[in-house]
Amino acid sequence: MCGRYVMAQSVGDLVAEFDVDETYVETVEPSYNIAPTDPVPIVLDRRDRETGGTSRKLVPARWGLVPPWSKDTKGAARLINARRETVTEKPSFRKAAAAKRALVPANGYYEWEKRAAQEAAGKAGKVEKIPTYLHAADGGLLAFAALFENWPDPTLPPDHPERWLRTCTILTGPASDTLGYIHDRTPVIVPREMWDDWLNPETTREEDVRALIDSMPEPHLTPRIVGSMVNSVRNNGPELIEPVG
DNA sequence: CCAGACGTTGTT
DNA sequence: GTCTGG
DNA sequence: CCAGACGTTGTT
DNA sequence: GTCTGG
Repeated sequence: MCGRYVMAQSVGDLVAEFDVDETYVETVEPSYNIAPTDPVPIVLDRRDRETGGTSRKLVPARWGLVPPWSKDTKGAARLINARRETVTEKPSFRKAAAAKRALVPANGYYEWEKRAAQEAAGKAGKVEKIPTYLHAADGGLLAFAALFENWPDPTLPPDHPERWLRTCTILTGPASDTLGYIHDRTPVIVPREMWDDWLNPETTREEDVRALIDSMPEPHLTPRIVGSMVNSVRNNGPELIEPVG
C-alpha cells in the first residue's frame, strides 16, 4: 500500500517536471516522512473557461480523502488509499474517479515489511517490521495515481476563506511478485507518457475511466531497507532514506 | 419508508 | 449524494 | 503507515 | 484491544 512517503522536490522542480501552467502552492516543505492528514502538493488539469484549453495546476491538498457529503473530517485518515479494482464503484470515490483525478508527486514511499524469514527466526522474540523505502531505479520522480475532492466545511459560512478543504487519496493495486514479498499492495504509478490521459478532465465516462485504470502498468521499483527512525512521524530528513546494512 | 453506512489495511 | 439494511 | 493514548473530578 | 493524531 502507501501509508507514508517522500516528496523533497521544490515548487520549481514540480512546475518543470509536470509542465505546470499555474501554481497555487507558494512553497513546499521537503518531507521524507509524509503521513496521512499532512498537506501535500498535487497536480491536476482543469478546463479553462476563457481559452477553452486545458490548464495544469499545482495545488495544495490534504492526504486522506473526505467525500463532499461527510459531516466532518474524522475518518479521512482511513481513506488515504483507494483500490483500483473498485474505485469506479465505491460511493466514496466514484465521482472523484470520474471527474477529479490527480497526480501526487513523490520521490518514493515506505512499506513496513513483516518478513517470513524474520518471523521464523524470531519465534522466541517479537517480530519487528522492517521499514523499506521504494523508489524508481533511476531515482526519478514518481507520480502516484490519485483522486481529490473538495469538502465544504458546514461549520463555516459559504464566503469563508477556509470553507473548502481539498483532500486526496492514492490508488493502490495488487503487488507484482517482485514487490509482493514486501507487501501485497502497491501504489498505482502513472508513467510519464500517461500523465495527460490520466489527468484529462474530458474523460468522465465510467467505462473510459475503467479502461484508463486498467491500462496502468505494474510499477517497477527498487527496495532499500532503512532505519526505524522513519517509524515516528516526528522524525524527518534525508537520513530517513539512508540504506541500512 | 427511515437509518446508517459510505474505506483500506493487517491480523487472526 | 447514494446505496443498503431493516 | 506507526506511535501513543485510552478518564474524571476538583482545585490551583 | 481500539481509536486518534501525525
